[in-house]
Amino acid sequence: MTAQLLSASRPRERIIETASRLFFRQGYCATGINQIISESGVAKASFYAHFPSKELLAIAWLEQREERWIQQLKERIAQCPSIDKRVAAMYSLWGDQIRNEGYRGCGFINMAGEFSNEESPIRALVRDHKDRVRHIIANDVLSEYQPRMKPSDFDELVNAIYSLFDGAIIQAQNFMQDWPIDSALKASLKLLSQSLPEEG
Amino acid sequence: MTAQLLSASRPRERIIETASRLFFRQGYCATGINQIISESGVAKASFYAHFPSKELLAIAWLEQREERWIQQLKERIAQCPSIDKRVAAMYSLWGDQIRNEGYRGCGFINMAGEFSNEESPIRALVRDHKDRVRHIIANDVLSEYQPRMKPSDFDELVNAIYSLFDGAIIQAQNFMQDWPIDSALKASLKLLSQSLPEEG
DNA sequence: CCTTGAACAGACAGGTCTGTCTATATATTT
DNA sequence: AAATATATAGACAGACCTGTCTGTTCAAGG
Repeated sequence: MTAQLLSASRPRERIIETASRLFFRQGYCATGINQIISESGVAKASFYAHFPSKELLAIAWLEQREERWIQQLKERIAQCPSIDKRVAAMYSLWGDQIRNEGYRGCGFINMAGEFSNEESPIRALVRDHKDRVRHIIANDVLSEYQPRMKPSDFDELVNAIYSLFDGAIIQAQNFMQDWPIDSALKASLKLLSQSLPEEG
Repeated sequence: MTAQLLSASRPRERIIETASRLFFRQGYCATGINQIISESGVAKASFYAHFPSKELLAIAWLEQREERWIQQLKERIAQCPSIDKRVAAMYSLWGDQIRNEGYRGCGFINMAGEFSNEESPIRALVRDHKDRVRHIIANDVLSEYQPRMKPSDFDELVNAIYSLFDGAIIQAQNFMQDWPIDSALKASLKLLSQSLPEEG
């Protein structure tokens, strides 16, 4: 049983692992506290001892997901010598993830959709995440193009690649297929190839 | 009062108008039947006489939204003589819409996020919608490029522009700003400009 | 041995949800 | 005028939700 496997770790970890799976697969609203505690094999009192509310659990989950995802992304691109390879690595990371996770798309975007109040801490967290990814694209993936381009052109290039990336995630989720990822990668490389005035 | 204004039309229309506003602004789960009937000034029995369930109301709403959106898109692009202008019209339609509707993104994508079951009729509706938009891009917006390009290249171009489009919507929603739309339009035109072997 | 802390089980309160039902009013048609 | 269709108001059932509370078990440390 799942509970058997999970019982090795401590309650707080079991709760987050279960919540991660359920929030991501079913959505936040559709997942109740009762299901979380029953599937993580934890008493209700223990749950509320660790997380004062369902929303704070969601925040803890997103923070953990954020940390792990950013770390994986940085690891993968750090091993790539060229811009093209780093862009490809970014897409392949996402391709691997979406296949493993059953084409459920981006956990942050999905959560943002369920929290319509833009002042909500969840929404702030999602904005921070997306900003951080954008900065990684600009500073770690495309960095060496920055001094060789007009600043506004560089910004547009970053925006374009980032929109392609998010759009591909949405469409892969929608159609439950991989081709949007591949297409977006190809388009990104095409945009890159015509971004420098002197072609090298 | 809103109910005053709405009372001009018949109950079924009042219900759909209200549901459209509430589902879109608050989300499907977060909107209850009781709020819908009270804000549309309709008795509960009347509601269930017109719509057997909440989900069927959502489907009726999405179908109406689909029809109106596709019609608007076709109208706008029909008036444009060149490819570039048609692509720009597509983005400007969305820009107008997102500003009017308060940066709540795409109603279809948002709904798909709340229905995790891929077999759900809602999910099927969203897939159909996205497919239809993709066909319009291929057959009405970029049509005259089709015979002048290698079929696989043409497909990739359509995919790329479509991913840019969806990504821009997501990011405009996330940041509640317009610049992702502008950036995606610029990138789309850039991709177009290098898609023909002989440049005209 | 005994105390303390952390986990357990599960009843409970108070609220919300969807959907059904009864009963009344109004408007149109025959 | 009578009959029929369609609207109204709102109580109600039954399920589910979050979060609180009581009480039990168990293991580690003084």
